[in-house]
Amino acid sequence: MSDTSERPLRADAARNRARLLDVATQVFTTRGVGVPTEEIARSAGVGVGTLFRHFPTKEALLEAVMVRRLEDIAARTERLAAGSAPGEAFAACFRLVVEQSVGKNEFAQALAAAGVDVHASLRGPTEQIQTRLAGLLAGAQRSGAVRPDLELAEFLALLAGTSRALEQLGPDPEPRERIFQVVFDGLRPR
Amino acid sequence: MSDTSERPLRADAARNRARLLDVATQVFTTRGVGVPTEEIARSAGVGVGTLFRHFPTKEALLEAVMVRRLEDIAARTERLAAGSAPGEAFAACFRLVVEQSVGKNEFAQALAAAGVDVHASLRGPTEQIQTRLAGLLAGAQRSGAVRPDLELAEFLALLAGTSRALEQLGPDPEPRERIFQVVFDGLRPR
Amino acid sequence: MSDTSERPLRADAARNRARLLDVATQVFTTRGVGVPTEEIARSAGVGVGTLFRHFPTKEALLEAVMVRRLEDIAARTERLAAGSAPGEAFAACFRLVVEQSVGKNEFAQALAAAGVDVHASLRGPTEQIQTRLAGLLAGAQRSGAVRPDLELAEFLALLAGTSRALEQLGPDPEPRERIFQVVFDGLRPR
Amino acid sequence: MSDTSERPLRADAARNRARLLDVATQVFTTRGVGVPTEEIARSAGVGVGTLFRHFPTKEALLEAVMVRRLEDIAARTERLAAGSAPGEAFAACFRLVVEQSVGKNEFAQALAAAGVDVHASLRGPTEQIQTRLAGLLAGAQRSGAVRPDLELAEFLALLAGTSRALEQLGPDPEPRERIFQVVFDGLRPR
DNA sequence: AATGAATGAGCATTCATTCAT
DNA sequence: CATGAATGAATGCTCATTCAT
Repeated sequence: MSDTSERPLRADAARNRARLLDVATQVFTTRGVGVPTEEIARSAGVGVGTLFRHFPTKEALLEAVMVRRLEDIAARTERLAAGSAPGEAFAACFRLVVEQSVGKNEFAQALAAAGVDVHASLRGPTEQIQTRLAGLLAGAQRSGAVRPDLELAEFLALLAGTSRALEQLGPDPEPRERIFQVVFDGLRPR
Repeated sequence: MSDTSERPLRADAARNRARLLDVATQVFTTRGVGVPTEEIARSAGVGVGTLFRHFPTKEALLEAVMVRRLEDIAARTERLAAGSAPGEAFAACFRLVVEQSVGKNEFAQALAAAGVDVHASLRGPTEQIQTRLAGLLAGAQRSGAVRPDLELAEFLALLAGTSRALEQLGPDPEPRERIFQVVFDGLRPR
Repeated sequence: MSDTSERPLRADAARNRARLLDVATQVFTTRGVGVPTEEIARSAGVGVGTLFRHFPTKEALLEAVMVRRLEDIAARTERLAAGSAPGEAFAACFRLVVEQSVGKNEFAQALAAAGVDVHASLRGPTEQIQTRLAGLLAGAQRSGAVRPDLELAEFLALLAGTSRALEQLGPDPEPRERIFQVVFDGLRPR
Repeated sequence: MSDTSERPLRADAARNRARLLDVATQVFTTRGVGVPTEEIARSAGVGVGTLFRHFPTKEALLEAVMVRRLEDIAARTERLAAGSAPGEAFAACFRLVVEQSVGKNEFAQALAAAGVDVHASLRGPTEQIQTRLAGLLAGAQRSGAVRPDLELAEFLALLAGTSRALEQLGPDPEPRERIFQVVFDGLRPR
């Protein structure tokens, strides 16, 4: 679903591309988008030239990282949304998106700063996810699990905010869980 | 460690410093911390040399912007905390901190990325604010306005998260208000 | 006449700018436009940053070199054209332009390759020279010194061609002179 | 040292080599020698590897293009020189060489810039042509069609210069013809 | 003190050439 | 033999910081 109709890519080339994406994801997430391309290439065990062959621009690499992430989230939410009661599906997807979104904000900013309709390639997966989330929200509201006055935009803002809150907390699960408690309690109809 | 004993600063120097801080705050908040120092200086109507006389490092400028913001928040929360019932004071300060924190996250990251004990000069105001917030939280919990199991760290994370959520929303007050509703509802004891 | 209404430029800055132009002229003419900016800067005794402060682009440096050359030619042809009989003025300017044009062709190509209306800043001096040359040609034709059927464009092409011919010859004056003889003889009315 | 004893080259290999030469000639002539090898290979419908198998260096490709051109000119001048009066043969070859030399100058420069005895493989055809041209010149001078004081080097320079002049003119034949008129008139004995 | 010119390490990107498939 | 992925030195340009004016 990622490469739209391009020749299959040789085995080693595909491996390099994947390694670059992995390394870039890791590095960008933990150390920010300012990390030099050269270092990413070296960490992936390839030369800069290889990086730029696969991703003609640093921005393109950023985009690819984001796309992969979004596609992953889309696929997972689909699975989650399938077999559960509306309220539980809603909660499960909320958790999933929040956990997967950590560190994602800076990417978006960097991409947006780069210029025009940066979302060109992101629009697809983004809309897919938003559509699914809209469905989940509506279902949860119909079933009485979530306050009916909440709009989609607010729901998305809460996802981003919750993700941000968790970013600040350490890995200790108890405080993280309490954040979820607060948000979920607040989402219930009064 | 930086500003302990300094002579009063000539009138125009003080004016320049203030203008630089104003411009930097504005520019960093709206366009990110990547804006060149030269441009900030020009926007403030001074040469780069002057900027670097006042702030020996770009990082120092960032820090100063943060400090001023934090001190402002500290002063305002003090006023707010003074004459209100615990629950209301808590809510008012929550709103205040959240609104004032918009755009602040990127600063913190940039500072943290710069290296070691970045918080050197930030520690003071930060602790002051945290102390006050800790007091507000305890008061609100004692008065039964806020769930008693919430720790300070979680409270602070919620502040950051709520701020992030608002950043994503436009200036329209209604959605923003709904975010506050959700969070405040979630904060109430069950 | 070169810098349209910019502040006077500090003494040392002006010196650096001049040195950069001198070095660039020399280097581009003798070794081609492919010479790295870094080397030009070093040869001029400044850092790259300084080069790029004065000329925001390598292309801009090329342009500036060309402009200076053209302005020089324009000024000299003006002087030459002033006090001579039409035929002699024509010949003198022909020689001047040809001698000064050596190595200029590659510049023009490089500039043209860089994109759109590269001649932006070159148009002025170029037109000035062409106007003067047009006047000289017309005068020489009226006075019977030059065949009347020659168009301006052909005259200019002959200038370029003669320059190219001389480029190929060594510094020995006799062969160079013979080229001029051939061209001047060919220019006479039959 | 490069092309002395080689086996006949398989049919498709020969075809590839020819296509590469054709494409390179076209591309270098119209867009300059800066065009990437990869693009030339792609335009010829082969991979870069194939290009470098046939021409171990970009410079070698340039050289081969030049050689083919020179050999072509040599063959044609031979035919022209065969059956004509000295004066006409001279003029015909002059025109031929000039027309075929358009765009060739940049090649020569690029090759010269590359370093040492660049002419290694060019020397053969070049000398062949020069010998023929020397013969033509001498014949034309003996027959009284061309001024007797013109040296071979000057003649060659005039060829290059005339070519350059035509390069600057458009495809319109009338101005081009006038350039030839001027040069031919200038070449006549006074 | 203020100014802005100078500095140069650092970065994204290109491209001739090599080599595994 | 052909292919095109990989390589990495080289290049144009930026920007925080210093220092002469």
